[in-house]
Amino acid sequence: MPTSNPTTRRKTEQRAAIVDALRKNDRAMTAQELHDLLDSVGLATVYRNLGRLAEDGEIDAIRRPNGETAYRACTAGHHHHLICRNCGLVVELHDCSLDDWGRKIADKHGFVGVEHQAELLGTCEKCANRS
Amino acid sequence: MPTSNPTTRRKTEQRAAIVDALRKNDRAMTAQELHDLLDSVGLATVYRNLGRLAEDGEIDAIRRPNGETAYRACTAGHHHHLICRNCGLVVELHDCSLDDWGRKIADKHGFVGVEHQAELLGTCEKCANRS
DNA sequence: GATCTTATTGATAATGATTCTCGCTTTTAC
DNA sequence: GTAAAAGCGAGAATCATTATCAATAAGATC
Repeated sequence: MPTSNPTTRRKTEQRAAIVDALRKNDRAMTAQELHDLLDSVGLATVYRNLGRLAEDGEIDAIRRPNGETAYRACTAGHHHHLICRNCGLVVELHDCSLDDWGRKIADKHGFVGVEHQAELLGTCEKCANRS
Repeated sequence: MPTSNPTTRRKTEQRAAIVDALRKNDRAMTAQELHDLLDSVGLATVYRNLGRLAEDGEIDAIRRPNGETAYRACTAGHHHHLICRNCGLVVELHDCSLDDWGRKIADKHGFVGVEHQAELLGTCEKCANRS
């Protein structure tokens, strides 16, 4: 029997709690933040589940400039993020016009299998008014 | 606290060696790689100088998916990178048409001071042929 | 429901990249 | 030349993340 089972995934309270916490939030959260919030869930478990959820495409990983990785429960499909650099609010951008740009440039330089990665960083309305 | 340091920058052999090594390379290099290459320069010094050079805009920092930061001596001005995910070759892209896209979206969502960050990741011609 | 297999958990150690510390060495100004 | 301060280097310290491993619990089977 093919032991190469596509890695079965069991349902656990911990993972449910993590996904739930992410769903309730408009911001992206780090493993530490989630662990602080759900102190019944071990830190290693938070990291493990975030990694798997991201791998399964159920959540998105967002790299912050300082190096830490935050995660967010996004809707499916290709999209980019508009992130408030002050409060961390994330807006999903589903109208992506970068594929053309990427493909054209890839062809010009002989690259294949090109994918693009892009993010917009700014200050949201609320934060701009507050200062 | 902001990391900006308006102090004077002195000329040193070590920094010159670092810049020189970067100039001679088409790829982006990590602090470790530079330290291995220039074993007369201490690791901390490599990090210090890379940080400052990037801050001063003399080199570009490129974040790899695995979390490490690589640096490259780029030409001046706003540009993006087309990176070979196999050999690390970097092509500078100076024709950026993303400003419009960013501004439009920022306006729509009430964001101000928006800047974009984008990279193309693919396989270069040489690497594609080799496999 | 009892039992077995094994994914999952969690406390902690380990890792890897980067930054800090601090005494010593150069640059640069005078 | 001299002296103040930027810069250096070796190693300690930090920070986010990953690995270890015994104990636990999910899902299948009887």
